[in-house]
Amino acid sequence: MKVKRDKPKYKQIVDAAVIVIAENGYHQAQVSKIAKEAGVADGTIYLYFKNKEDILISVFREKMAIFVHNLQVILDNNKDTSDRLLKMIDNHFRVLHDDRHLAIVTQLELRQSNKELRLRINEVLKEYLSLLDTILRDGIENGELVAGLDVRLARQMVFGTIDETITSWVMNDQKYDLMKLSPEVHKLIMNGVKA
Amino acid sequence: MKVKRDKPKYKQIVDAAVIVIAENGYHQAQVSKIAKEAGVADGTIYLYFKNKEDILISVFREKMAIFVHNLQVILDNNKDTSDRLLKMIDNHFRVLHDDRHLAIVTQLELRQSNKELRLRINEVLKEYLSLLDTILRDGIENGELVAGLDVRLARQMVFGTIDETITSWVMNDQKYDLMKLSPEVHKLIMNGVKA
Amino acid sequence: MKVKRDKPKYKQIVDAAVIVIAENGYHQAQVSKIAKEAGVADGTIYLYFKNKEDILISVFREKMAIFVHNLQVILDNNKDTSDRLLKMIDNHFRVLHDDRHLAIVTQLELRQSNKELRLRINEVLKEYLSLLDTILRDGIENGELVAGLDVRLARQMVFGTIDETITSWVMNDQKYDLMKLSPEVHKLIMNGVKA
Amino acid sequence: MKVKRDKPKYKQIVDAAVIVIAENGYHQAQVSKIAKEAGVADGTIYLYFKNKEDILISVFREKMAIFVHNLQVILDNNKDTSDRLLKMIDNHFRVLHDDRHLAIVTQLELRQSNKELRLRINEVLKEYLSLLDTILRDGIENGELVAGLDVRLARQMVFGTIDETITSWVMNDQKYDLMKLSPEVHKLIMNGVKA
DNA sequence: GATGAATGAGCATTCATTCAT
DNA sequence: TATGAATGAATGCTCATTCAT
Repeated sequence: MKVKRDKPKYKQIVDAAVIVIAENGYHQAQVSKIAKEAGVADGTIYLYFKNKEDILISVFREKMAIFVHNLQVILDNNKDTSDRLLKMIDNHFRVLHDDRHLAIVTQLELRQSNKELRLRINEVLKEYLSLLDTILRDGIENGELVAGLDVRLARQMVFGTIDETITSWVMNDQKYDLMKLSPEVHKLIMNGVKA
Repeated sequence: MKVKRDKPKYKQIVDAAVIVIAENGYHQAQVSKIAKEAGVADGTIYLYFKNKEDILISVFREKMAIFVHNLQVILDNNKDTSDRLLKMIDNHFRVLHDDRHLAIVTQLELRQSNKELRLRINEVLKEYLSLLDTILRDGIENGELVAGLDVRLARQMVFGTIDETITSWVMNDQKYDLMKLSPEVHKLIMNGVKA
Repeated sequence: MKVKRDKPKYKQIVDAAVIVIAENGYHQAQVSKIAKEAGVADGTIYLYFKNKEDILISVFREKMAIFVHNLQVILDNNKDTSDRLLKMIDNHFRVLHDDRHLAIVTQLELRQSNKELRLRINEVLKEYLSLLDTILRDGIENGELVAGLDVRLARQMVFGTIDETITSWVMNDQKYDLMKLSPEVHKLIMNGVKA
Repeated sequence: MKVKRDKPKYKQIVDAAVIVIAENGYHQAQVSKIAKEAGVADGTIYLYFKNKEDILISVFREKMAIFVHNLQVILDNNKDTSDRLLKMIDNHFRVLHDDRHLAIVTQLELRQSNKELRLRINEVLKEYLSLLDTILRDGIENGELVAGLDVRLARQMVFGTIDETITSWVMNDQKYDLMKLSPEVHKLIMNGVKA
C-alpha cells in the first residue's frame, strides 16, 4: 500500500506550504492559502496531514532529508575531514541558494513556531547534526582535528557559524553571493581567527 | 519632565514582560498578563508603550544595554584581542547564566516574533556587533588576527558560535555549567578545529 | 425488482446506524462510521438512502415497526382495556430492555436531532399512538375507562409516563430492572396517585 | 462585589439567547447572533460566559429558577396535596404559556444539546423534581395519596404527563389553550384513566 | 452496483487596543 | 494619570455529499 507521503498531492501541499510561508510569513500562512496554492480544497489538506502543525513539521522533514541525504553521500565519497567539512558547508549553502523560498522558511519563518513545534523540528535536525558529529569524531581519530576536541562544542561552532552566515544573507535579502563564502567559512572553522 | 523610560512604571512593565514571557512563552504572554504582573491596569500599558511590539522591543533594548555596556568596559580595559574575545564570551555567558528568565526570553521566546520585529531587534543588536567588529578590526590591525580576515564573516562566526552554544544550553534546560565552556569556545574561535 | 429496503444492504446499514449511534452518540455518528460498521463504502450509503436524515428516519421507522406490530397483536388477542394497557407497557419496556443500544438511541440520541427530523419521527410515532387511542376509545365505549375522558390528554399521560420512566432508567445507566416496574406503572395510569 | 450574574448584561444575553434559539433553532443559534440580539459585541459574551455551552446552561438555570421559586411559594401556601399538584401543573403551564419563546426552547430546542449538556440540565432540573417529591411524600404521609406509592415512579408519571402535554402543545404550534388543560391533567394524575 | 478521494461551507473563541470615566 | 469593560476581526477543522472510475 502506498503511504500518503509518497502520493503526489502530499508533495504538492508541502511545496505549496514552502511558497506560501516564504511569501506571506509564518503567521499569515493560513491553511486556506496553502490549499489554494496547492490547487486543492481546504479539506483535502486534512486527508494528508493531521493538522496545520503536521504540515509545518513535514515541510521541515521533507526538506531536511535533502541535506541529510547529500551529507551522507559526501561522507561516503570523501574520507578527508577538511574536504568533508568544505563540502558540507558548500552543500548547505547551495541547497538554500538554489531555493530562495526554502531559505526564508528555514532561517526565518519556521523559527517563529512555538516551543513545542521547535522541539519537534530539532529532532529532525538531530540526524543531520549526528552526521556532523561523525565527521568530527573521525577527524579527531585520524589526527586531522585537534586532539581532545569537545565534539559538542565543535558541532555548535560549525553549525552556529553556518546558520548565522545564512541567516545574515537571508536578512540582507540574499543580495550577495552566498556560494562564494564557503571557502572562507571553511577556513574560519578550520583555523579560527588567530593569525 | 523626565523621559518615560526613567519612570518606575516603565521599568516595572519591562521587567514584568521578561518574567511573563519566560514563564508563559511568547505566544502566551498577553498584554493583560504583563499588566497584571506589573501591577497596573491593561490600559496603563498604553500610556508607556505604543503597542505590544513596542514592549518587546523595549525588553530587548533594555537588556541588550547591559551586554553593550559590559563589552564597552571590556574594550576600555583590555587591549589584547585574545583577552577581549575571551572576556566578551565570558560576559555573554555570565549575564545569561545569572538570569535564567532572560536566557529563555532572548534565546527562545523572542525569536518567535515575526520578521518585522526581528529586524528591529537586529537593529538593537547592531550596537553590540559593531563593538565586536571593533575587536576584530583592531586585532587585524595589530597583527593578532589573520591578515585579510573577512570581518563580516568572522563576526558571524564568533556570534553564531556563542549564540548556538547558549541556545543549546537553554534547550537542554540549562542543566550543565555554561560558564565553564568559555575557555574552550574561545579556543575554537581563535584556532578552529584543525590539529 | 424488490424495493430497496428488502435488500440485505439496506438492513445492514440501518443496523449499523443503531450500533454506531448508541456507541458514539448522535453527534459522533458520522456517515463514514456507519458505512464502516456496515462494511460498505461511504458512497454506497447514498445508493440506499437519500441523505443522512433519511438513515435516521429509517432507523426509527424500522424499529418502531416492532412496537406497532406487537401492539397490534396485543389488541387482537386482548379485549379487556386494563389487560391491553398492561401488556402495552410491558411490551414497550421489554423491547427496550432487551436491546440496550436501541434504548439509548430512541430515548437519548435521536432526540438530539433537529426539529424538522423530530417532526418526521413524530409522524412515524403516530401509528403507534393511534393504536393507543383505539385502546382508550374502546375502553371509554365499554365503560372500563372514565366517561368523558379526553383521549388526547389521556394518550399524552400514558405515553408521557411510559417515556419518562424509560428515559430515567436509561439515564441511570439501566442499572435497575425496568421490567419489574410495569405493574406499578400500570396501576398509576389506571388509578392515579390518589388514595 | 457584584457577581456577573447580577449585572444587566448577563440577563440581557440570557434573554437574547432564548429569543435567538426559539426563532432560529438550537443548531442555528450562533454566538454572533446572540450577541447581535443582545446588542453587544461577540467578545463581550465571553466576559460573562465561559463558552457557548455556559450560555445554554445559564438559560436553563435562570428560567428554571422561576419554576422552582413559584413551586416553593405554592408549597409554602398550600398544605393540601391535591391543591399543591393542581397549582404546580397550573404554574408550569402558565409560565410557558406566557413565554412562547421559552416554551419552544425548553420543550424542543434545548433537548437537541449533547448528552453532556443534557446531564447538566438534568442537575438543574433536580431541584424542581425534589420539590415534587416533597409534595408526594407529604401526601403519602397524611393519607391523601395512596399508601405504598413508589415516589420515583409517581414523580416520573407526574412530570412525564406534564412534559408530554406541553411538548404536544408546542409541536402543534401552541394553537389551543394550554391553560384550560390543567384541571383535566390534574384529574388524570389524581385518579387515573379508570372508570 | 460499488467505491473512496475530493470537496468547501460554516463558526466558536482570543486578545490587542480603545475610550468613557 | 489610571482604569478596565467593551470591542470585533480573524481562522483551523469537520463531515455530508458527489462523481469519476
